[in-house]
Amino acid sequence: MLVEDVLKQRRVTPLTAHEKRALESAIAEVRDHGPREILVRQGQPCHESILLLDGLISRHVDGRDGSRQLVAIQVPGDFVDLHGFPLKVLDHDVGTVTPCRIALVPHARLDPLVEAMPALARKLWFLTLIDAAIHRAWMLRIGRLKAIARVAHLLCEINLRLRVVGLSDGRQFPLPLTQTDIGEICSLTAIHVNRMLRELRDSGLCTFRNARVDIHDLPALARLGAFEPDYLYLQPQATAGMAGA
Amino acid sequence: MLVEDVLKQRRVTPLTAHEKRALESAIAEVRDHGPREILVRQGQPCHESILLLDGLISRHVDGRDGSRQLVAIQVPGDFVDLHGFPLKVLDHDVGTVTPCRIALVPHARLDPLVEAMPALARKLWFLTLIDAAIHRAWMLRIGRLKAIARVAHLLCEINLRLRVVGLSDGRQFPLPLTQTDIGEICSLTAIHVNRMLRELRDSGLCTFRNARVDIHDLPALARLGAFEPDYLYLQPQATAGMAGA
DNA sequence: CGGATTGTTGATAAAGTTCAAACACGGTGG
DNA sequence: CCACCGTGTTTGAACTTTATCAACAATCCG
Repeated sequence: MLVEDVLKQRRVTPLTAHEKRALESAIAEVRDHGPREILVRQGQPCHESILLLDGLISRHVDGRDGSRQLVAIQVPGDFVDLHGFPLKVLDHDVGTVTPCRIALVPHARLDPLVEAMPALARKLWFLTLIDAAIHRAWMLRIGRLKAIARVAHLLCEINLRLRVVGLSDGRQFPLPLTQTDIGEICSLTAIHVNRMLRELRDSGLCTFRNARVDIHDLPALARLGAFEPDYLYLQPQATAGMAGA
Repeated sequence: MLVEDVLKQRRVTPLTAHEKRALESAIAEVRDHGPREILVRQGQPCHESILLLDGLISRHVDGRDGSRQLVAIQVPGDFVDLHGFPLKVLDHDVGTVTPCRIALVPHARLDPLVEAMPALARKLWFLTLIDAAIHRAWMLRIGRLKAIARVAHLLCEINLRLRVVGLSDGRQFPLPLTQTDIGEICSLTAIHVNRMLRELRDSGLCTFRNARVDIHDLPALARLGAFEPDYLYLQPQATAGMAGA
């Protein structure tokens, strides 16, 4: 089932079978895309939202000087630009990082659903607010953490988010990002990211190589990254052993 | 009317008279608070949301090392923690900066409203997403701008947000923040903020003194801060002359 | 008036950036 | 098959920006 992972293990009443069917029936198309394709452009009217089934998608803003800041990274199960449903226009670009499989949900099909099913509407609203909570955590990461801690924090977050949808075993997972990507997330140069990754490796906390992450000491990594997963609004059992406190 | 400023001049159908009455009737209490009081604490269940009528409110996270990052600053007319309605628990603290007058809206009174009035629900959803859009702009500010540009960007944002609710004339406005506050927003030390403010003053762009901002050259300030107000989702006429492009 | 908070300035230090250059690796075409 | 190319990674060195430390001035509040 395509919407199986939506809201999975979050601190909210899960989608009912009926709601899942309704959402699924709102999907107009399932499509595949190559890597580094732009799916939604900043400032363009948007009439459909993307459910990510496979691959990685980034949401980012490009500066005119060539700099880029990622404002979100989406993993399978994420309703990538659901915020475009009420907003109608996005303030950033959406693009694939890796080859992706996506499901398209036209807003015209979502309208009657949220009108008729207030409980579903409430859950979708909740979903978009988790996104905002992650934004806040990213502000903390960029604003308050040192370079090494930023990278550690990011790896902890992705590890946990992937684990929820079964793509990490809690210690190892594929992560097809370049060091430049990580820099654009953490607001660091690729060169400095490289040094931080080496430092993580040398100190035995975690290895990132060949697009794979292998966390050797999760508690230490979480501590270094000051990682407090509350902001993901996961059920308590999903975050067991993940916090850095 | 207490909810007069909610959604004012945003790119969305304005609240109908009926919706305004409904929202207003959901207000349980109007209260005054002193400066630097905590209103909602991170991790505590929250059963009501705050509509800010007068004063400044900050949303922030404190690190255990005494560092603090503001994740939002709220001005009159803002529905400060409406996201607490679906989320039920916040991932950050909410506190007054200045003395404030606030209206309290119990979630129990909001429930029947959003159930019965899907159009209102949609507008409230929209409102929480503007908040998220502002988060993204703050990530850009912290992540991609130099210190001087961060301060310029912040002043442009607050100028515009205050102008929408009639508290700035577009060039001058009261801003009762300390330099430490600005530092906690922009992720700079108070000392560095002081130097940046001096630089803005010396270069004739803008003066911040005695809790007042006086912008002498708005286009130049917006350019310096790379300020692009799209993320506020204001109606076109509200942003005329404000962009830095 | 006196104490506390806020603002200002200078000197020094640390973190991260920038520039430059080499290296690894997978594909592609001769 | 190998040379070549592009992308991504790695390393070193010089340089910038911002933080940190220390001291003092100004302002606000009771």
